[in-house]
Amino acid sequence: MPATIRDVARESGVHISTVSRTFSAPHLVNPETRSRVLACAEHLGYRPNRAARALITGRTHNIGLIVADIANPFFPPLIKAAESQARQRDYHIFVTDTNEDANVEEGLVRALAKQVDGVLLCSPRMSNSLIEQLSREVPLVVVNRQLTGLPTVVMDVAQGARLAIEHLRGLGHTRIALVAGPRGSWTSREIRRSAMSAARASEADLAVIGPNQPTETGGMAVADQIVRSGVTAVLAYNDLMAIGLIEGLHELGHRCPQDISVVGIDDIALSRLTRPKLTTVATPTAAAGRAAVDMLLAHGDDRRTTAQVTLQTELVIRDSTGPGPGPHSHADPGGVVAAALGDVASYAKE
Amino acid sequence: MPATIRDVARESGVHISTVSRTFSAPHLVNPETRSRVLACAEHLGYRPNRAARALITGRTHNIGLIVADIANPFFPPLIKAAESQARQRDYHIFVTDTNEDANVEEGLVRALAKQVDGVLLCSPRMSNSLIEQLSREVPLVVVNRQLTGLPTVVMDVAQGARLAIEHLRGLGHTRIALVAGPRGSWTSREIRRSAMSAARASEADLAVIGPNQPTETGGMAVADQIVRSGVTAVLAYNDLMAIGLIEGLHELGHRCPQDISVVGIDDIALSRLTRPKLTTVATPTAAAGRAAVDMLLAHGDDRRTTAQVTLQTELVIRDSTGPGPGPHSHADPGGVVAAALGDVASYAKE
DNA sequence: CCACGGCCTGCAAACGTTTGCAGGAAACTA
DNA sequence: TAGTTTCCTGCAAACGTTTGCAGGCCGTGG
Repeated sequence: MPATIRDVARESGVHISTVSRTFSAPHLVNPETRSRVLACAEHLGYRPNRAARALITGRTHNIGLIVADIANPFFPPLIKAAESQARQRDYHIFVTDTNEDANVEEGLVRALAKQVDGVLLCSPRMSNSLIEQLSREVPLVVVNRQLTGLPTVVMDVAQGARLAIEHLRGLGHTRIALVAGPRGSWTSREIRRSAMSAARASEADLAVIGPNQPTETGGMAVADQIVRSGVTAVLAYNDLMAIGLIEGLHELGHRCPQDISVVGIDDIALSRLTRPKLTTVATPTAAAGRAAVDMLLAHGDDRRTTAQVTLQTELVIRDSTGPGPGPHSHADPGGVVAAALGDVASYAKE
Repeated sequence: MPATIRDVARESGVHISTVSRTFSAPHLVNPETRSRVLACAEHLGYRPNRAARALITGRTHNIGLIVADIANPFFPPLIKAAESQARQRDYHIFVTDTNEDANVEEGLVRALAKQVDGVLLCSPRMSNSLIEQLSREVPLVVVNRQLTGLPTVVMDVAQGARLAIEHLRGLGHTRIALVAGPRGSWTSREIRRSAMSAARASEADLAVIGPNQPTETGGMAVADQIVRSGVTAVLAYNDLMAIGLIEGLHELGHRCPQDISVVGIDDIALSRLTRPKLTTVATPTAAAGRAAVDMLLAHGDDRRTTAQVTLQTELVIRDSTGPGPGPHSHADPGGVVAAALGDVASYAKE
């Protein structure tokens, strides 16, 4: 029913190969012929059949985009940016969601592999070795994980975490908790590493709690651990957890920032609209989406291009952080903190 | 490089057509042969080339899903449900985003038309006639708009709005505002129609404000209009706007629900986590996503199937609504309300 | 006037499947 | 045993493009 290249050829009195070239290699055809062909094509409503084209060229002009959880507001800006970048280059994007599950992730990459020209793997939860193995089946660009031998784009969360800790330390907080993210998250490990070294450098105690689900509920769920640990400030894996945590603390009768300071990471749109407005580490998610598409499309067919992009982050100070306790307000026992720190060990063993 | 049907045929000593049938019509091949073929296929890592299959069958096994704004938390549950439903039937989904722009929407449908088997159009902003025209180019299922002659799935927001108004009226509110959604939204019109008739029936005043952007910012932006209008309760087009509005009211010194009650629509995850927890009309978004996929896939090739599905909604009462003013607290002038009501007229003309 | 390029166009072979048709073997019916 | 059905498999023609190759035409230089 839809017009084919043959219809256009017949109508414009040329061979199909000329019609083909009019679209895929315009400089090879006489301008006069070309415009005639274009007119006929327009008139017949002809659009090249992508399946046929894919069959012979081997390129589908589709890109897979796999995210951990499309409902996490961190991702939509990244997705939108990737989509528009791809569309400009006449590519389309398949977005899919793994429900934070490493197994689902693997299955999706495999399923997508044969019908896309490459996959953008965002915030993967699977192991490095599995990622490397999959990268031999389909071109991969990894976002939010550093990985040698593969093209990656990461946010400099280490710097962000350091700035956050220093900010809290500067406000007088010496007992700080880090609410970790999900198991398998490179970003979470990176934040932990950097926050711990920053805490050590500035002589603050850092209790790590986790791993946790990176959602509001996950943040809410650790509220009582936070309270029991006796910390006066918290750095959360992401804004969603920070918001959930503030909510949970509120229900336990602890106010933010008066009783406890909270810093998030990501700077999602919502963080400007909560009460209190969230102090957070802004990550350039849209830029990451664009960069990932560019990198995937850049190395045409020559694999083995392995650029590594790191995007800067920035501390945005709003209302969820305030001054720490006075010098003589010794809150509570090291015992509980030690218990909380026990979680660090169990986390390190993951 | 990747294994083709021919490699499998050679390795298993049968003709390619037998291999083909092993996958696309298993009942036509001897179980013994079949298992041998499957073993070879597995061994070679063979996966049918979808482009080649699409070329001959005319079906891509892809579905387009167009939403107004992927960053609106209303959509992710719908998207997830649609994706998993589609995946079960060996279909994949292209998700795209129109930025609430009717023109972008049209372009996307056209671009998608040739490379998917059908399009799910969620919360369209374009005109009915344009939708009908596009439905002749590609099978369409419309979500969140009633439209005769096309398969549609809608939520019964009319009932939801009525319940919300009655709830507010039951709490003693007589001056109520409706914060409308974006121009072109069927849902918004439906809510307005139903809310107005419910208000009339229960002898309450209803001021309609809008159209507005359906985001937190959009809700925040109408806070001062709400205050000036002197209403004591508000029904918002969606939860996002309700949350933004509560925030905006708070900044103006009006507390919810003590000074003003607010009801949202959608019951997004976030509405359980704000302060106060949001009273809202729950819409079955996941069910809508599943239903839409089913309807698209149901009418195999016979167009002209035009089932219309309506899903029930439900009022969820939480903490953002409270008792209205006492009988002798006559707040303010009808003049301002009239001004606000003036907006109704301008909106009706849209 | 001939030889030689440079443009442009046509020809035909791919690409990896699906599927109607036909044929052969085995299993059933009469 | 012959005829008929059932089950399975092979054959080959599509599907709508792209692209290397070859040839025709025209203009230029010798």
